Amino acid sequence: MTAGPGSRNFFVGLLKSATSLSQLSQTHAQVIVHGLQYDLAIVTKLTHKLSDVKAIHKARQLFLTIPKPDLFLFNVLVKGFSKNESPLASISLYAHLRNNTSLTPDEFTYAFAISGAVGFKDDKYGILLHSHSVVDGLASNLFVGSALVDLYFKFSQVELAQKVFDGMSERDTVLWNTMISGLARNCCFFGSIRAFSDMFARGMPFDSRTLAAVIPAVAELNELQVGMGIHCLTMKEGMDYDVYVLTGLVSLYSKCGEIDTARFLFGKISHPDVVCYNAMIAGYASNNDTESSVRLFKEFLALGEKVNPSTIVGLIPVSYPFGHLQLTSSIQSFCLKSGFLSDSFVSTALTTVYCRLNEIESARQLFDESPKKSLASWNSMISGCTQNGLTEMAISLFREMMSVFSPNPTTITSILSACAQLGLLSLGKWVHNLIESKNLESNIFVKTALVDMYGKCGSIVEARELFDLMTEKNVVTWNAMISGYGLHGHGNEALELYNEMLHTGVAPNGVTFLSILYACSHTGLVREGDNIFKSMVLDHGFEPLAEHYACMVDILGRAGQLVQALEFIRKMPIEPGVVVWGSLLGACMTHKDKSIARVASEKLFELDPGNTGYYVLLSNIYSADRNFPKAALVRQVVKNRKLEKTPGCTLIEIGETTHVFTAGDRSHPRTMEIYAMLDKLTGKLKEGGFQTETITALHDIEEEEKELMVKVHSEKLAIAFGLIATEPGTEIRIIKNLRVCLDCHNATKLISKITERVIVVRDANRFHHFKDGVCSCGDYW
DNA sequence: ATAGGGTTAG
Repeated sequence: MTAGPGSRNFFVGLLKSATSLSQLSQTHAQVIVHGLQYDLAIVTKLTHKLSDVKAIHKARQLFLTIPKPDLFLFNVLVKGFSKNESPLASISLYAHLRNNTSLTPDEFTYAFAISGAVGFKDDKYGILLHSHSVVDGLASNLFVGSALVDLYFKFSQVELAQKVFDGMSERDTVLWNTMISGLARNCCFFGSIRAFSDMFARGMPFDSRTLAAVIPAVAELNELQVGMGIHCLTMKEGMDYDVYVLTGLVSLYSKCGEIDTARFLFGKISHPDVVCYNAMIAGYASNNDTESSVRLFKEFLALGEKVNPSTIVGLIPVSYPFGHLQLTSSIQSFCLKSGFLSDSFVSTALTTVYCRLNEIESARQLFDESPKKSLASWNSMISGCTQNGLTEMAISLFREMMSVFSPNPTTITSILSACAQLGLLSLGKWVHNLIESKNLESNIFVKTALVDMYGKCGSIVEARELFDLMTEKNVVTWNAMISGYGLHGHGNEALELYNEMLHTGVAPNGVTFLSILYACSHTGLVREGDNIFKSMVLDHGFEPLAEHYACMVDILGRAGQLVQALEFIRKMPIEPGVVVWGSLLGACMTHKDKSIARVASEKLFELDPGNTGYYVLLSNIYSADRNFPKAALVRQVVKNRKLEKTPGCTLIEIGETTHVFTAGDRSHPRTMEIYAMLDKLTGKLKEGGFQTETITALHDIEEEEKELMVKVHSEKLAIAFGLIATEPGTEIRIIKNLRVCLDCHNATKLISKITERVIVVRDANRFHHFKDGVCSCGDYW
């Protein structure tokens, strides 16, 4: 047949060039006029084009008019449903084809259906299609394999994706590209780069898509050198004018802080589109150049171009929120007016900034009012709570979320952080099971968070086991393990690990030094701490922050070298702030040094008049020195200024249930038994010659204060409850929100001996393992 | 069947 007017080829040609629904409808009308409405070539082309212009319902209606569609037409509609986010329609059509026709699905059917299955909430349909494709002998086809690899990556099933990839007998550029971008999108940044160099080493031809896929991984790792290598490669291959590659490079250089190079490359793009602008706007914002970011945004608007949600997201000062409350609310009003606020990416970014600005109420309002809550929206609200210490709210949001979404690695990481903060080992273990059942163990964030959680919940051995099993570790992973050892007072293990870390070539950061100094402090390793501090400056060129100085003061102070500590502070090149003086005051309490305490506390009252902790510490110092009038005076100051001290409370988990006790608490259902146990213990303690410090410290203190001190401290109640609620001989673990007091510390030592129990206490500062009358902290805390 | 920018996490 020729292409003359009214012929099949004529209509097919007409359809090919059509770009709008109205053109397609007109042509369709003419097709009917010419009696060609059942011509499969024409119908297939029309179906294809209808789904291209998103008129998927029309495509479906057309399909239904065809009495005997062939496999090609089925495939076109399966693809149409998949591309138009109708996964259910796509898989139903596939099932219909498979079960109710004489046709057999081919590699295209599977490839299209699998790519549609990505749109489901979970991966069960994808797995079903995978197994069917295995049965039909098509799973090792390149098209099907690529679609499967992509599918598993979209569901964070990195290992399954890898398995499919490894099992392929043949690999082409597309399959490699899918692998490289999938790894990058699943935070396997090293893996992504490794796959790229593997591909390169095997002589597999790569294209600009390959580079565009690997660049984000390089950017995420801040691997400037690797990035520059890839940049050279793009020039060598003549791909340095590819807009995708250039955009990726703009983002890469921005993320590595090379904003000038980013700007230069942006200038090289002949016709930058909105995505390029977005990368540059976000680049400025993430380099703390809010002004340029806003300027470029306005420039882009002035061009009459339409911004998209990503433009706004890049503009929102997520990385440098401080001092930009005004800008943030301006952006919010702009979004409200232009309708961007309903975009979940935008509202998520705004929620995050408000959380980082400690404007939790604004964040919560935004979150509650956002019409389409994505998993990321929930994650940003949950992590915002976690980071602001609102851990209970975080956990209740998490429970609420679970009925709508299945948690992803980000959610898991946030919630593990909440568990770590609260010491909720049982919830932490539950999350660990969840991770295993969901196969999310390959994520480095998740594993690091697990190590951190076990360390902070007292299971240091468990933490180490997980740590050792990790094949990929970054600086945060090492930091988590080192600080875990620090919390438990295992300074030597921390030092060993630190050296091992240096050996493996991972560069330490500020947190590493903080963790290792902290570990030295809690183990009384003065000389080692001093060496680390010096090496930090001399070998690693690291500029110590106030926190690092505070740690050194802590080290000297805990070791009783208070004069040296004061001397050290006087020599500091930066202004010693609250943390530094606070450390000194804490040390003065331990060593009962009034005169230096007075120096430190005067500084603190001046710097941070609203904080009660220092008043309490100072008053305790006076009390310990039997200077009750002075102690009362300090407490009076607290009262006059209407400063409230944080009430102490202690938490204990029995099985899955958490019990919280406050001082003198009588609200627990087993109160009678608890107090009876306490009486029994007190009797035995007295027999052992133990004297309560509080009783002797009751002169000259107001009635109200006296009462407070007479009240049984919450940790004793929790321990007594632990003794009656658990099997003899088992370990008791409790968590206190404040630092454990001297009296409770002494009592716990003896209780551990009398009852032959190991008692693990996590206080605000560290872990204490009581066993046989001795505490692991060596009375250093 | 694959690609660039933007949200969430340790």
